Amino acid sequence: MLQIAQIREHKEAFATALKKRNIDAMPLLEKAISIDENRRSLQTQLDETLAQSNQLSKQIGGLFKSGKTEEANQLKEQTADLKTKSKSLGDELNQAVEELQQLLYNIPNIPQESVPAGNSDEDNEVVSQHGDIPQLHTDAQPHWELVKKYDIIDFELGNKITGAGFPVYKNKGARLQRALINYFLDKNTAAGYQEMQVPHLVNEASGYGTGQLPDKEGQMYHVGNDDLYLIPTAEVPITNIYRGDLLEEKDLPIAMTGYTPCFRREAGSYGSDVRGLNRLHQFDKVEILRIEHPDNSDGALDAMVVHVKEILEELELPYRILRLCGGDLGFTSSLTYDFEVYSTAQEKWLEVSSVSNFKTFQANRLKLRYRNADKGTELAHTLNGSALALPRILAGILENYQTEDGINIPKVLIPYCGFDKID
RNA sequence: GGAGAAAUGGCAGAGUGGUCGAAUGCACCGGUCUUGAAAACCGGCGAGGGUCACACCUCCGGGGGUUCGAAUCCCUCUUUCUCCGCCA
Repeated sequence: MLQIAQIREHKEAFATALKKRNIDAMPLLEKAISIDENRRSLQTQLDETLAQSNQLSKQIGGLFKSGKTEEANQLKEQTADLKTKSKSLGDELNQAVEELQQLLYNIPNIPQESVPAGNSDEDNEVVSQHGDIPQLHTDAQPHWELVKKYDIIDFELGNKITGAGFPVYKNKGARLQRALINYFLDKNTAAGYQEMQVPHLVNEASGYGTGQLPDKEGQMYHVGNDDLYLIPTAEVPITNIYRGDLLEEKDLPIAMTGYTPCFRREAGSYGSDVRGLNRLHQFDKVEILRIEHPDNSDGALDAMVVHVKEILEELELPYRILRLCGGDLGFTSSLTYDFEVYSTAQEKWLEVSSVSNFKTFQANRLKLRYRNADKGTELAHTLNGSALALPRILAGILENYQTEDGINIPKVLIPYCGFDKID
């Protein structure tokens, strides 16, 4: 959520920046400013009314104490007007606050300077590409065939137990998955990220904190009886650890990592994109998160990109890095780098990580602040990224490492797996 | 799931209708003293709104109510603790 004080000050600049998202935000921004002006005027009026009330109450108290009941009762009559007045001002104020809140909830984050213009994923900027795309043997297969052949992932079984998009990992497939999780967590903790195990269900306040609510309810599974949501990413519970906190400057940065399953309804998805492991309702992911001093968040984002690169290098997978264009940038992000692994048998790039700097956008919703050197409070910056998402990495490994007589295991994973080949 | 108790500032802990945004202690920050440190003493020390800055307003788990006036009384929700039951 953008800060209204900032909107007031940088209206033009914000509108210009938001054009990159292909939205004409000026009317929204101006509306926000006018609601806020009204809000402040109401606040002032209410304050004055309350001040009068308080004054009177004190007098009445004094009179009662000194036994002047008559006079006190007289004054009491005067309070009735003030009461109705403050009641109606209060209602109006709440309405204005609520209206402003709703409006602000619906304005996305300001893209950074470096975010390219564009409408869709086709306009994302390829920053760099790494690794060689392997030459596969002639009857190489996509991963959904391979997993059947080697009996390591069973989609049919998932259909039976739950429904489409909930695969069952079996045998060496399950073991490989577990190996990847451990490997990722080890890499992340070695880089200074504190490991966290967090709930997989979150309440509404947490959903608002990171920006999944109010608008993206449709993406999350909702448990009606208890009014909880299954997490679509570990970002939600882990970031919300610090919701409402006032940190000391010396506590920053805070770096955390966590493994969780992720649940996404993916309403409206269809076609070849959802084939096999490409898009699931439940998948595993290891996430890295940082809470940063505003001065350092840009550097922190770069460091996270380097960290994810290192993992992909060690896995020896061909990958590329994209800078998301304005049209493809997530609602809450100011700058996002996507990592894609080349899926050789499908001949397409699969997104395996998304690393973002949210600046103060989440922190403002979360009321996540730190005390700066001047003893003032300021919003912190939040960042997060996948390191990494499991299914598409798995797909990438299966497809890129396949040979005529089995699937090799990347060297770095062999100690975690306890085998070097799936055959 | 049943019965009871509780929720106050970073922590501990007073406060049961009226100058209480809140005693006191600890922690923390600044100063005096000291070669330096400790101790001692002095001062400061929650957040949000609002203002050029004051004034002023709001907040004692969340929400609602009673009252001229609520941290204090009532309702409700949430959470924690104790006991019982159940249980990985």
